[in-house]
Amino acid sequence: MPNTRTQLINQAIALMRLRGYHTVSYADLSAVVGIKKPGIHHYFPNKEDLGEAIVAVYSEEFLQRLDTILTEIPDPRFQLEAYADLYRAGLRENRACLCGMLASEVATLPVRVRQKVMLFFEHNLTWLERVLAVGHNQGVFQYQGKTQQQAKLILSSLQGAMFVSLSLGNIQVFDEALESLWGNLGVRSS
Amino acid sequence: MPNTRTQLINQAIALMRLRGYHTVSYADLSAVVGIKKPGIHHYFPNKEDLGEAIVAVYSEEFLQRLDTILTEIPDPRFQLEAYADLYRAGLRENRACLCGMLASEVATLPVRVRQKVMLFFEHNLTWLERVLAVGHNQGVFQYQGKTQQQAKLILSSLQGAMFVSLSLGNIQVFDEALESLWGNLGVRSS
DNA sequence: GTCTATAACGAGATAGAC
DNA sequence: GTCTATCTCGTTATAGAC
Repeated sequence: MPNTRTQLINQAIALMRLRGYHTVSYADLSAVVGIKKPGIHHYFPNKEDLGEAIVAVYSEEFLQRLDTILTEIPDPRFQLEAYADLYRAGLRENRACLCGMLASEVATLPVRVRQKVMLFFEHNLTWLERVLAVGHNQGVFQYQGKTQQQAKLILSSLQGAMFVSLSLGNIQVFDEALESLWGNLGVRSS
Repeated sequence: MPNTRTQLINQAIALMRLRGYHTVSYADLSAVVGIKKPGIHHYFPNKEDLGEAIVAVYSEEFLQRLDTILTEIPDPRFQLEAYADLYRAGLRENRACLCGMLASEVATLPVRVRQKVMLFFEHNLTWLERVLAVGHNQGVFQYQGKTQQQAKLILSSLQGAMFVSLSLGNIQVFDEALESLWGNLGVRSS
């Protein structure tokens, strides 16, 4: 039985992955959590506090899953596919990556929220570079050029495929873009 | 000297490429065009009408540039780079592709606006497929797998690199992701 | 910790004069 | 075609009772 604060954070994450930061209101959150609007301010004095908290929680959970992938999956190729599955899982219920969603609102985002989104992307890039470097050494990835740039391409492709797929209302678009991405890296699809 | 309607459309495009659909208001538009809020309703009875009009105009201009690329640039590799430059030009002043921006708001977008965004993406995919097919026949692109999937990857990569780059506040991220994209296609950078 | 009541503001939109 | 005046609603946020 989660406490109110946890419920608020989890429901805010779920809603904002669907609709973004500005189009989710205290009234929306109030309705799904079962607490009146002003009650939310007890936990998060203003919306920036709420935004900061949910990006922190979302990032922590996401990065934890990246750790788990590294320890449970030995092959770098399958590590990348497991990474992509994190995006795909949300996509099945029409949910974007929270930070991808907020990234598109970056110009209107409160500073502390924006900073946390940047951190999320930087951690993702670091993780991807690590996986790519190992796979490249093993010869399972056949890209030329710098590993750091490949990491940026993978992050960008996933984020972009997510939005194109969501807006066309067809998850197959996501899958097809990824198939090419892996193919171009020299990964044979499983 | 453009008329009021044209000014409204152009300024709305400029603003929404920065901040998105919902966070641009009639008051914002009123301020930059120099007309009072209610005057806007004379040209666009409601916001959906405005949104529909600006996506139509933006798409038309964008697709016209794609035509120009085909007629003025013979090499498919440079055609792709010219395509990427359309995104990059906006990025230099922190502006996203209008339809990429609206795609991230797809869940909260009025229907007619959403439909026009979908059309934009479909036309982009068709154009990319055409360029890829020609280049593949000429042997200047060395991907394996289906051309349609490569087109989806390119569109996704550009849209995603745009948002990652914007949110990190560093256009170099965009350039680096693209360098990998072209490299993986077997394109030698110029 | 959660409520009622309410403030203060900005949004999209309408009526009607000029 | 553009204005003033106004409306209604939704937004974040606060005060203060319980």
